[in-house]
Amino acid sequence: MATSKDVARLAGVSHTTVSRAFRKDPKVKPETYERIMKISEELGYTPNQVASNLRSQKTKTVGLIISFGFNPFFLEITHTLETELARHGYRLLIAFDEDNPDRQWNILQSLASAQVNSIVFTPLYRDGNQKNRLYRWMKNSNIHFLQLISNDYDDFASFTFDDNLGAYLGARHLLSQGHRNILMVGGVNRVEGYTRAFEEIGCKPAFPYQNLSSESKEQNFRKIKAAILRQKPTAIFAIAYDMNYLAYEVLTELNMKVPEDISFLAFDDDRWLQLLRISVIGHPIQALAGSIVREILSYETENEIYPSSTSFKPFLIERNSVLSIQV
Amino acid sequence: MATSKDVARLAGVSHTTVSRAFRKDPKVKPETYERIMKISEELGYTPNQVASNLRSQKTKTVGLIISFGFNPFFLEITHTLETELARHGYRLLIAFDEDNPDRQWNILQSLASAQVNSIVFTPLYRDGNQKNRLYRWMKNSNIHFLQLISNDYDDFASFTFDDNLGAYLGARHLLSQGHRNILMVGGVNRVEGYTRAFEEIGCKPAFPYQNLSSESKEQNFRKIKAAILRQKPTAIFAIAYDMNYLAYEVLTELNMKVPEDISFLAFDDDRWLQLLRISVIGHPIQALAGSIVREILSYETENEIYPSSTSFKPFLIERNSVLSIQV
DNA sequence: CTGAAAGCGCTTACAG
DNA sequence: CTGAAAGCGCTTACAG
Repeated sequence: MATSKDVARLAGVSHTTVSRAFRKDPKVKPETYERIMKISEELGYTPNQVASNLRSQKTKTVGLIISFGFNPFFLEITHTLETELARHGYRLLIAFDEDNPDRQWNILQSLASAQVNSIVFTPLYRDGNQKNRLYRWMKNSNIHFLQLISNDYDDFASFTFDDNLGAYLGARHLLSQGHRNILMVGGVNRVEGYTRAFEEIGCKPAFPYQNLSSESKEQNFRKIKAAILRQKPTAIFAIAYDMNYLAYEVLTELNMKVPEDISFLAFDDDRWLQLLRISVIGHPIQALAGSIVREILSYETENEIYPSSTSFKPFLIERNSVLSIQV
Repeated sequence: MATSKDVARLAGVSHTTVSRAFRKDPKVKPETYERIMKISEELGYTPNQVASNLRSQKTKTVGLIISFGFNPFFLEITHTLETELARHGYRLLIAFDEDNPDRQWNILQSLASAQVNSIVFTPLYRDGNQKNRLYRWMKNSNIHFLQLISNDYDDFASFTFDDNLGAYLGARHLLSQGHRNILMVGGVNRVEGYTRAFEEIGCKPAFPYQNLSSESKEQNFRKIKAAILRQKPTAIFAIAYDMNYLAYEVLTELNMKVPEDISFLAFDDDRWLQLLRISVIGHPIQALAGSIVREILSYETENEIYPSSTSFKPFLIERNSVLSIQV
């Protein structure tokens, strides 16, 4: 591959000037600039970013760690992030940790040794020790960390959705349509908003919510099925992306039609939910991604960080899966 | 950040030895190795990969360019690719070109200047000139190129699915269930396989297929709708991922139930198709990704390339969306 | 507006 | 088993 010295020799300048030209240094005389560009074109010369990164001590690269690879939400985040970042000359390194703290730890080391500027990720740990170790490591590093869908650490920027608001909006919608016997599936940390909607109209959730976070898919399937048969709810509210599938699968097995036999409200929109006319609590994913990009870019210029936590508000998308019933 | 010299000083060795230790050079005495590792741990030292990359002239990084960002197929490819690559110490740079040749060209330059070892992508161009320019550029570069879902260039490895076989398998299935009046949507380059299935049983496709490649979503929607009303097919065969949505959307609008009112066979499996019990022509995505990884890794050792084209065979997944009807 | 020198943090022969 | 020297291809002061 051609180097800046090759270009310099043919252009009759020093490689310093070639370097300046490619960084669009205004001090380079226009005709010199043109000559350098022409020769570079002919030689197929492109500046070696690796060398540039080493010398300038910045890589213009951000690392993104994806914990839940099968959630289309992350595809959208990745897509938006990369597109926006690319417009500013940044690259995106991507890695999947399979929701495994050890794997995430390895990835973090790897990204650090790659000298990335920023890392966007959802911190994972098994216990307080691991949480502290991660904290000390982040503090000790000079990387800019951004928490995605998590705000475990106060000292680092965080970007989340207000899930309790989502649960509240969903419950309020179902209640307003006359539903009282609602089965909420998933969402341990979203109970507060859910309960609040009931309290507002002076009642209590008819049934305890289903805590389905830590179990296997099969167990969850059986629990949901049993709950439907036992409680005979008039509506199901899935409050997590995976729960959409699971709840829908149970309904299919029980041969229950939405919304004729039961109403259904989902969480996190996608194209099939749209086609199936299923109402959903949606999230402003683009806005969140945009906010992350701005934080990354502003860190570049400011360099002093005042960690902020940004929470985006979900919204209700009404379609045809929730029936209005007699109270 | 600590450097190898810091570690060397505290360990009482040269930075050369530190470098050797981290590359697990067996020549380093075990006790020296342990001392170096212990001190590195304390200092939080990790070798600077940027410097290492510059000196060793290899980056252990592969670039993946995604053209159709909204197709979940690419999420799966990305996921598998990254996971396998990471096990061998490789990193993944990802970029989206939005199916735009100019954007792809810029991304290629950017990946080249980042000195990636390999680039996995679907070559894009508007005309023969652009195709030739891309060819010359690839030939002139020392990057290892791998064509994804495309075999436009004979000189570079290609990884594709046998789409004509997919079309054949789908058509044969529908024919075997007694369907003759089939509406095929999408898939210009898949007509051969489709037609072959008809010829095998001595008939011709009842209606010309719908060529829907280049038009807008709205136009396609109208065309499919009109075709259904006009031809009154007993089955729809979507032969492209996007066409699944579009066809399903039309059926919803026409209030036609699958499979009672019309049979439906889709292309490219996903979780919702599974839940909706829709039969589909599936693709061995994992196998393709695995094959790409092996090609990348073997290039590392061999360095001489004999470009190969690998074609994976689709398969039929029977579910409940195709009705058996009287002939 | 341009150039010579130093150096980013490693790895690679070479020597012992 | 270990070290001193050179160099990967740039950018960054410094000098003019």
